[in-house]
Amino acid sequence: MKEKSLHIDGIDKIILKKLIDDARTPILSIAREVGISGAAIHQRLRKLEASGLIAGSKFVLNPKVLGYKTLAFVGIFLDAASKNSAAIKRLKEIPEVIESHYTTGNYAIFIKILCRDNEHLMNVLNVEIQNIKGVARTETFISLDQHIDRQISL
Amino acid sequence: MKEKSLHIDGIDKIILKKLIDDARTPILSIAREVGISGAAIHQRLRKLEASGLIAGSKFVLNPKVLGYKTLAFVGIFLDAASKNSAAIKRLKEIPEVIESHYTTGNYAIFIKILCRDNEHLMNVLNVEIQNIKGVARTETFISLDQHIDRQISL
DNA sequence: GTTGAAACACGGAACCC
DNA sequence: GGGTTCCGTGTTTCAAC
Repeated sequence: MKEKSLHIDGIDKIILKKLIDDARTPILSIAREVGISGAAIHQRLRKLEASGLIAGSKFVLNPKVLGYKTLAFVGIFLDAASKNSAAIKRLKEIPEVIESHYTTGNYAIFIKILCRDNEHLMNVLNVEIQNIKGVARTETFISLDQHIDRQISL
Repeated sequence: MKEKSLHIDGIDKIILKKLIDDARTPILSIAREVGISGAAIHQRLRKLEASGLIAGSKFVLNPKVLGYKTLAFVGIFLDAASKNSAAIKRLKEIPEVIESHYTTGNYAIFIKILCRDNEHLMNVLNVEIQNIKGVARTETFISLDQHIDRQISL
């Protein structure tokens, strides 16, 4: 299969920037801004989707409104690397775990975890995470403040 | 000011789950699924937005299509905590930095960084990050594989 | 790139229970 | 309060040009 070459021009960038900021931005408002028809914007979007660049569109929830105010990163040491896939399977069942990576460096697995408060975090760490077979120990970094949260720049 | 109590019932959950999955899901398709009118869905959405639960909606880009294939976490040690805000200001100017946190634990600042490849990552670390005033040293964890990436569960 | 038409989204008003 | 319908304007989506 031949790959489609992906040429993103200035109009595509404007379209994407608007939609990255707000996925429900009216296509026609973008059309008026760049001076082409709404249908043309739509065709460009379909091309960008077909290229795989647009992975999807999501509503973003504010966890604080639901009482989830503690964000933390946890590095997990495994006592045997072979326990990796079993541990990941268990991590998927813990709803507080919102990211999980297999990483180079000190840790075998590195996760991002969202809890109501420090007590909830402690409970998830001591009861859920530490009891996963193969988990030797963990190191936790609580995010006191997040200053940057963005996507790849165009 | 009295806070609005936030009661999320089953219908709200269905609406949110659909829109978290795809922010451009037609309201009427959700309406048909849950068996109420489109106007009612719309009213519920306005209420959820007013509560602050819905932080926004975003298009999600696939960095790999743009050639960005190396995701890493970097823990930053500062030689004086007072250099914190100046360092963060500089980090915001580095487009490869997509998340930045002020954390408890070993590091002063903890960032997530997205680069084209390992060479690009090395360049950003050695040229951009290490030259920020106050940065003593860094520890890098490259994500070899990401298994979980989701939002808070409802 | 364009137009045009059908389906859909949004917002207000009136109404029911 | 939350739900319904009806309606007008603007938007999305599609095929055809």
